[in-house]
Amino acid sequence: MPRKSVSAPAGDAPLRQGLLPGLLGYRLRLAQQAIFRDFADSIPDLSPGRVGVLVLIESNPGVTQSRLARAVGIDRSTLVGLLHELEARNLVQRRRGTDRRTNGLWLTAKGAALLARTLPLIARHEERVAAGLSASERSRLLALLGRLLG
Amino acid sequence: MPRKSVSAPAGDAPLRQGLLPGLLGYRLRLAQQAIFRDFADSIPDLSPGRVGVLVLIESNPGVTQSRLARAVGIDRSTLVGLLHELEARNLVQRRRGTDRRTNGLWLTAKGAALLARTLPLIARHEERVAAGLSASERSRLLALLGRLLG
DNA sequence: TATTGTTATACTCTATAACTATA
DNA sequence: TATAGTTATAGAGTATAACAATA
Repeated sequence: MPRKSVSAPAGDAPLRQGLLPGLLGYRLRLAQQAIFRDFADSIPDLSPGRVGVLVLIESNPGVTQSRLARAVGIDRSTLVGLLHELEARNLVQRRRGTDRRTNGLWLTAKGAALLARTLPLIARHEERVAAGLSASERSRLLALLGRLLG
Repeated sequence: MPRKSVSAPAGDAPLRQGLLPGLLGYRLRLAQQAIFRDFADSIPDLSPGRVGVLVLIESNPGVTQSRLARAVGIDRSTLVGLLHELEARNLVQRRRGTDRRTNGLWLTAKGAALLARTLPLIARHEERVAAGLSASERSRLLALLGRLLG
């Protein structure tokens, strides 16, 4: 009878995880990696961050860059390059605001169309992500996530 | 009485979030950003990814690089640079395996000591992250996260 | 032939500091 | 003085492709 190994399990056994499975940050990171991969594999042309920006512009036409940056949790300088790209792809338009330091942001017709085409793909992606959960488990997870680090 | 605006809310109102709050990936990303910031602010010298690597080596002494890379969900080429750094800091040691293509990985005394010193900081970080949740809500969240994307 | 570790390279996402134009 | 947008720059973290050593 083989004695119990003190070091690494054999090549096909899973690794011992130590305390990692009990850490929220670790579980969150693994889940997010898997979700991002599924997103990238199933949604062409737009990253998760870009979808967030387009959705917020659609829901808040004329929003300024600084407010949008705060809403998505990135620095305003980081948003500049992202908007350059979205404007170069003719998905978003910047218009000088009445406070002439600001730019208001609007979706172009092409941007709105791309977003509309993408939403069903996101819905299917979301179904795959939550495939193992019941509807009530899924809402419970959403609610719990919203209460982290108050 | 002010009529309801059709475009962006005023400068201090929160943005309308559209469908974003209902997307698991979006909520996960926001939660993880906040958690990473708290981690970086409260745990010196080690990033979340490095802690994961050190914990897995501690729990699986002699593990090979390829198996460790699979366990933490990164490419084995990505792990090489991380291990170069940890070895240069004298936290980890590589030893040629009996299968001479492989390196077995061990914590050095210094690596084990750093990890031991860091664990209480991680525990306090974890308490802050879950401060808004009861113990049973926290375990429920961990369990639900483990069931995403099969 | 297949696998392990490695290198070279590049890409994405992010922030900080300093600039300009406006307020 | 303060804020909005911008630029230059840098730093994480990551992957792909190709290679030598070994199985």
